[in-house]
Amino acid sequence: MDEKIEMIKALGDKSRLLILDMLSCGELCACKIMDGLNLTQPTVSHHMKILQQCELVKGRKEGKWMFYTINKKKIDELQQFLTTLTSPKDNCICQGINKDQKWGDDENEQCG
Amino acid sequence: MDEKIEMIKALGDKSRLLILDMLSCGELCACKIMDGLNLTQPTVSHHMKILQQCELVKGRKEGKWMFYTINKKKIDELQQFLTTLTSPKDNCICQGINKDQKWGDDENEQCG
DNA sequence: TAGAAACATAGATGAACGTCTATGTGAGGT
DNA sequence: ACCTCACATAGACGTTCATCTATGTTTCTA
Repeated sequence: MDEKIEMIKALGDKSRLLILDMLSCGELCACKIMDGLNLTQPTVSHHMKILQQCELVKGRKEGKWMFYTINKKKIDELQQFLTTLTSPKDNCICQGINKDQKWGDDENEQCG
Repeated sequence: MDEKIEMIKALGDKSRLLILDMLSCGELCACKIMDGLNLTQPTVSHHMKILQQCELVKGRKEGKWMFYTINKKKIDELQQFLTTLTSPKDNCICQGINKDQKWGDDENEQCG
């Protein structure tokens, strides 16, 4: 789950979302991203590091250039995670909570 | 797009993800969330406000209690957004970039 | 081999964030 | 009417974060 949170946090920034949008049509060089987003080179480098650490983006070095592509597999993994998280399931936290509730035969008022 | 970023940021916190997990099986009262996550009451109130502002969660007041449910529609919207963002499309930023590239007939070296 | 180009790293700075304690608000019960 | 309970709001505090300037590293080329 911590791995997924890292991915979500990486997505929670406008610059990085725009970077993914740029990469959606295919591989791009870091300098193109820099020009396209009007950010300084260290800032782009910083964002690419974050996107690579959570594996949302893969990097490839070619000479003095760095080329980046979206790791679609990780996007799919995140989508699956969100779907599962927000759908009824056996091993979620609320099971323990509902289990401890006393229904009907309790004289004290309760929210549940 | 800013609306989507707000949703993603709301999801980028462990406590709030756990709250969504708790709500995945159905409606819950704020006090149950508090007990389940071992957070103080103001902290839970803070998180629920954030989750409601981006409409990921809907709140319903009943007497002195607040009941919360997941807004599945917004989850689906976010999934759709992520899919579109990371897929090739006509109106993405990279179009402008690729358009300006000079292919082959340029004597200067270039990354593209 | 010296210089330039592309990228990474270090450090600084201001803003945003998660959590807490203290206090306010509104509804129910005695 | 008063008290209690559930929740909201205010303000404080330490941490994390996005961005910048300055500098280091690597690769290509003249």
